[in-house]
Amino acid sequence: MAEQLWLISDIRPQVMLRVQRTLEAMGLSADSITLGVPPDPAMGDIGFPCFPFAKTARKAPPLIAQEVAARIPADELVSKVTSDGPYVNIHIHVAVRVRVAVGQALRQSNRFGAGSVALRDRKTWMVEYSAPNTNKPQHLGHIRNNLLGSSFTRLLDFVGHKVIPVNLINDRGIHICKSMLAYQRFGNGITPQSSGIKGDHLVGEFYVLFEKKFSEEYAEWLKTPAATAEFDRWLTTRAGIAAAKSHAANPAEPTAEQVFSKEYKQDYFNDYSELGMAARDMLRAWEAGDAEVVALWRMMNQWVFAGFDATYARLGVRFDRVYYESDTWVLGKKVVEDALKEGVFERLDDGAVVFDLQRIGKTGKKVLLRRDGTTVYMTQDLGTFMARLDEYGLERMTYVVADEQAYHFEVLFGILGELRPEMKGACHHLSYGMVHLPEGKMKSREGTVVDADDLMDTMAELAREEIVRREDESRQRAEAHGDLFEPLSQAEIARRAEIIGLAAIKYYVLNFTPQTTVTFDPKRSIDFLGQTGPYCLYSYARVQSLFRKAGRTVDVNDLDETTAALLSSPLELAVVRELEAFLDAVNYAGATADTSKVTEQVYRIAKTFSTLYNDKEHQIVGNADRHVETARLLLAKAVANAVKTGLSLLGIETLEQM
RNA sequence: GCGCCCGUAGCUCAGUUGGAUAGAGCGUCGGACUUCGAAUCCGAAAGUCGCAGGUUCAAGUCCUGCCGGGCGUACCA
Repeated sequence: MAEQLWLISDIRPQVMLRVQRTLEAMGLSADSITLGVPPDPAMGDIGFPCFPFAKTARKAPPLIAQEVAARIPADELVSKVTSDGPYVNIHIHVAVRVRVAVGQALRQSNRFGAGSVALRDRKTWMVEYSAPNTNKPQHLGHIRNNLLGSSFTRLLDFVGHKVIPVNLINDRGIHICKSMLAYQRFGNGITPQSSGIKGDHLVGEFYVLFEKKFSEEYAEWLKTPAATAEFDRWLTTRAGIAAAKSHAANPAEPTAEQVFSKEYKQDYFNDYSELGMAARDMLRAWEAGDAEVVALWRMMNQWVFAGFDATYARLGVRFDRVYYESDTWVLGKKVVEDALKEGVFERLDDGAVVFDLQRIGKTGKKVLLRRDGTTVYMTQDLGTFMARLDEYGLERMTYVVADEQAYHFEVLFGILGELRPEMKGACHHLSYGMVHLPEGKMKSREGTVVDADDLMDTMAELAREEIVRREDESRQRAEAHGDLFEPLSQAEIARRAEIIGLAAIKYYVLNFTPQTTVTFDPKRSIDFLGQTGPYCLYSYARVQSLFRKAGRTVDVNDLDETTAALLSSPLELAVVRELEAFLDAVNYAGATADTSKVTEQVYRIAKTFSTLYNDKEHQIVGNADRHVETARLLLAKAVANAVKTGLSLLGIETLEQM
């Protein structure tokens, strides 16, 4: 029996089989139980409570537990079964667990736990993420999106799906025209080459500049009689009355003037602003294909794309296909026309085409074609989805987008379900919380952002300083001992610093549950100590140094019965237990897109092994008993494989030395 | 107003779908380096799980109502 057990995932079903057999013999149904893990390893490896049987058996749960425990026989897998109050606890033969878990980790190496999804359940699965605007460089919020999207992609691929990661770049619209206009007026022909500024940052500067000029213009306008007239009219509206009342009741509330100046800004942009009008003119010219505007757009876009490519490459993010809204924005029209004929959509008297949200249990109507015939974001998403469906034969589609757009996707998926009933439930919004600063939301227009490139620079620099500091220490130690000291090359220092700095960022970001709204405090920054990416890297590197020290490697062929039996101390078995748990963590993460399950389990494996490593009773290299050394090296290798596998799912590279 | 998400240790966060004694990191306090790498390890203090009801043998977890915070509620994206 034990010979046939090869995978960690076989153990639980095997135990369940035995439990079922016994319960059925007692006239009890196993449906109502789920196997869990006892709080203390000494209690057993797998357990379940007997409360649900109390009614049918008409006995107290502890009595039932006793009886069940007594009737499950020991065999090649189960060493003994005990009861602890109302719980039945099953103990698995230690040698079996060691050989299965360590054996699997050694055999599967850096793919430890891969391919868990059954062949028939594997899907063609598209994941859209990143979706940046071309008017500004990326910030920490985009980093979260990019890391979440790419890690989810890796997880899906790892468990067995066919994954197609795609990007959809928002390269058209009024916001793009703002930076173009600012460049046209104030740019003096500056380029990334002439200025040495990364393209996306350069364009972002003009976006901010536009906002600055516009705010100045608006401030001037607010002093004019026209503004006063608008303000007086606004005061008679519901919003105006409410604002006045609110300030009168509580002077700490903003004055009516302040509320007005904030709320009217967009209207001013549309109705009065010279800059606003120029930006809109530019958008119209772009849509009409005006050669000069299109040329400017092309040039600035190329700057931004080059910048994005650099950021993506550094983050380790990639896409199989990049879509551009300038191409896809027209895609929805045909879909709308067809659906109109089928009666899914309706045309209003003024010409607008809408979808009645009552069809999906919501109120109101969603416009899909404006009365002037132009499309909205929703139309484009519909069209793009249909095109993808035809081209790739998608079975699943995931959109990685911040939770502020949850409603949009509820409606989108509702409409898709009406258009393609067979695709109901196939689409999924991987919604995640925004990244805030202690002062609140990050705003590119106001310059209150943690820039992605800056953050990576900062973390790599901190890592570099740490490496140099350690270099000094080990040099001094070597000199004191009269040993030879070989300094690291600058290139090697830079390489390690980059990997460590990025590991810190990635681990930090992916360690949050997606739904959590993250408050990032730049002053406290991202740590290298404790539960962090660098800790996991350190743990991995230290295992590698064990093999260098031992002057040999081990592999799964060394894991014979007698060697496995040498791994039997509580600390060793604790490590084995964490290796077992790695599979559940990865599968759960793949199924729920919760990367924090992976960060957590990688840490637990590294941490548990570190405890063993630091324990004087667990000398590994140079142990008096060579068989013990072999056994522990096997365990260390299994740990390294698990850590490397887990980190790779997070997009984190490992280092052999750090 | 309505909808979605969130209130867990001083701080930042976990808590696998209702199960055994609510966990981790940081911070605080106290220990461990004449090299298997101290970016480490060991130990301690620290929680009325926002509040109040309810369902259940069993609730941080499910239901209801409050309080407090975030985000939505466009012919924007």
